[in-house]
Amino acid sequence: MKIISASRIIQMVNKTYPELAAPGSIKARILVAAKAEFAQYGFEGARMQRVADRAELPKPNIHYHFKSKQQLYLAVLERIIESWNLAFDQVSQESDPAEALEAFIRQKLRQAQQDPGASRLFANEMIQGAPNLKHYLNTSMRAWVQDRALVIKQWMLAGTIGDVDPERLIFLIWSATQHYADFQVQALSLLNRAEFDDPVLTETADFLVAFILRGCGLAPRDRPS
Amino acid sequence: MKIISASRIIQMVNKTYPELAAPGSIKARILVAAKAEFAQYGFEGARMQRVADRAELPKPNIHYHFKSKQQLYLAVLERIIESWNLAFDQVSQESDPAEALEAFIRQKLRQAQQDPGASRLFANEMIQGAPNLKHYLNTSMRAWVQDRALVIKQWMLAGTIGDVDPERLIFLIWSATQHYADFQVQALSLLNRAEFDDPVLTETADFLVAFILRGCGLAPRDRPS
DNA sequence: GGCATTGCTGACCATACGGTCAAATTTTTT
DNA sequence: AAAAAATTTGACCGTATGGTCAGCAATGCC
Repeated sequence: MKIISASRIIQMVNKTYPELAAPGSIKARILVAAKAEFAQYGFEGARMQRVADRAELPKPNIHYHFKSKQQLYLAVLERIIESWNLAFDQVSQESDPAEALEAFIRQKLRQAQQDPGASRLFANEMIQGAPNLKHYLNTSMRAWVQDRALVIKQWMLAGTIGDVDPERLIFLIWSATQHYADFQVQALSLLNRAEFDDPVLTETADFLVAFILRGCGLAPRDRPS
Repeated sequence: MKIISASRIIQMVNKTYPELAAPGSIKARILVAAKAEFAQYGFEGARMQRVADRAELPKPNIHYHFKSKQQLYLAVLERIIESWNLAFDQVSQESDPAEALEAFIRQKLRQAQQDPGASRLFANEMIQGAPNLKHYLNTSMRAWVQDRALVIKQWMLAGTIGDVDPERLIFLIWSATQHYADFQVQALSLLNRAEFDDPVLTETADFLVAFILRGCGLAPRDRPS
């Protein structure tokens, strides 16, 4: 039986599925560092040298894996978009509205807690006028929103949810949850909390779920202890 | 009777009340240009040359009125903070909750429409971790929030409003309204609208007012036509 | 008018920026 | 083990950046 080293396997996998790049790999380290840098400073404010410092690598090493600042930015952005609205993807007419909305809200809020950088980077891109995502907004994202909006309209017709503008409901859930990533310093300071830990997450999620379901004309469900 | 030229009067006023700087004055033009630039690119991404271009002035002229990028940024930030939460300032225990919340929501949304740059600049500052507003967050802004939260709690005790976390309600109103400034491209694209005009404003405000009042356990009021 | 103060600007400076490259090193393949 | 390929990096390049300054122009004041 042929013996294959672990590093060899990793390399084969990375070559076949470059997007899976192992967490410890140089490329993955660069992407993590770049996400943090772009999230904090935006594209123009980000410095390649700081990306290198964050990744603890010499600067030319970054340029070996990503040929320009722009390409590095796009690589980071792409990965964020992929994991954006996962929990609301499989919702259909048959889903229970309260359950589906609650799952969506809690997932978005958990994302805000676990990867605030992703949300902040996306916010920066939107604030700038979405120079790199205009096409995405007008195609796949619009289609996604229209699909979900249609489901919500069907719920409304079936009477399982109150009368609300579906698109604006989605916007409200996005903004109310992403707020805890983008404006984390503000929220923590004003709530007099030191960090966005699980208790804060739970209290916030419970509030948002109850508030938004009520806003949709849905009685809050009994929650299993 | 002594004749005084208009420019002389303007100058006298500007000298006595520099903070009023007439809209046409150089200083005011710089501040408008800087707000747009900082709003779009953040502090680090902003370029003094682009501020100068936006203001249609030579770059050293900017440095004559504001000695550094940092000081220009702080001047812009200061003016934004002052006009931030005006419509919710005079709310008291005696105010009608529905009326007060509605006025607050509509005012924040109108601000988002008329001066999206202010909201975007503030968002950038928060995303960066509020390096220039940490103290403000921990003092006057916290006091402001606690005051309003107290009023909301009194409403709850009086039974004129449902049971909601007051601080998080304020956050939700902030995020839901500012979303239409910060994420304007996204919202317009997904709503298939060309610009954030008055119809969009009204539809959005009506949605938000109805939704949030319902979330607070308040029946929507009859609206005068 | 005449002098002083304020406002403005072209030319310039030191530094930091994104990006390159040749040489060195490590890893893979034969 | 040797050749080939991929990866890493110190030194460097042209340009753009925030900021300065000497001199000029406009205005204020007597």
